[in-house]
Amino acid sequence: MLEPAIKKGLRATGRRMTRTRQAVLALLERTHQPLSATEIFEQLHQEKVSIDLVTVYRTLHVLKELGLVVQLDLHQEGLLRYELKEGRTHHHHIRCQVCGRIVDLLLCPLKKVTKLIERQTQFIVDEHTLEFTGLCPECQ
Amino acid sequence: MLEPAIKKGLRATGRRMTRTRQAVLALLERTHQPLSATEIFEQLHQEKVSIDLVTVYRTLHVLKELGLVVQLDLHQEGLLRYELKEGRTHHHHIRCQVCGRIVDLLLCPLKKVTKLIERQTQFIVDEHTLEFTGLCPECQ
DNA sequence: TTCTTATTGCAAGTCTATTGCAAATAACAT
DNA sequence: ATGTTATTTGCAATAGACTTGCAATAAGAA
Ligand SMILES: [Mn+2]
Ligand SMILES: [Mn+2]
Ligand SMILES: [Zn+2]
Ligand SMILES: [Zn+2]
Repeated sequence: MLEPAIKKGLRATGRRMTRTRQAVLALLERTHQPLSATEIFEQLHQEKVSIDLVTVYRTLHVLKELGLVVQLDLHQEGLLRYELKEGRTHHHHIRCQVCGRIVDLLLCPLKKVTKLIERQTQFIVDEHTLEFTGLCPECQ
Repeated sequence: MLEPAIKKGLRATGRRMTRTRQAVLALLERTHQPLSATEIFEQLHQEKVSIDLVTVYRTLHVLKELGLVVQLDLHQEGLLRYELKEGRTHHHHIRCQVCGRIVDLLLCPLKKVTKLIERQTQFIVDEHTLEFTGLCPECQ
């Protein structure tokens, strides 16, 4: 239950905890896959929660601003996914090309590479994205 | 001038070398940045080359099928970019958040990591994407 | 030049995501 | 409780990347 902490974050920025925001958060909390706006919309609908797709988008936008979710832009999907930060640290993902399952990779091998790139390019590196696609054990 | 080789590839699949395909290829050849369909369309228009945006999309699709271009799906851009394979080997990119400049990173640090992931997840890894964003020397 | 077939341009459509605005509702003061 | 105000919501419209259907055009072979 991370609701109290979130409520605080909302209030601190003049925002309100609403039933729709609660519904989105609760779904993200109980789902162990990064979800897209459409998936959230459809899942909540199945659960008879009345919410508009636009509201899902706006809720995710707010949660991102508050730093409560991470936005994932997985390779070649053409949509954005979101997962709760809650507990998890920076990590990356692998997605099955057949069934679409997304699995956390609990590693980031890019610390040293980032330093190297900064030296070589003179860029100041801010973010990176790293994702893998392939075949999951069941789809091989 | 890679035109002869490309013409061969086109012919081998029952396709034709047309003035629009030549124009797109020539632009990709002389531009040292990955280009989006819209950018190609606008640049060619400025050069008084008559071409429809749809044709640009279709041309890029063909070039990708023939393995002549790489399609890049850079983080948070919401569009696809293309660069000629010609000469270049597998590599990654860094993009400046301010001016949008994209620079080649002539490295790929992921061979060992891929093996590790395959062992840990039981996936068969097929592809990966890796990109960096930051501030280029001029925009710092 | 003629013929066949791939290619093109135009219009329309798809899909994800965003924006304007009036109605609904949460938070707060009375 | 009741009213006041500001935020949030739903609906409709819109934006932007990309795709598809189809008739007109043009490439390449004969
Ligand atoms: Mn994750
Ligand atoms: Mn490149
Ligand atoms: Zn990382
Ligand atoms: Zn690589």
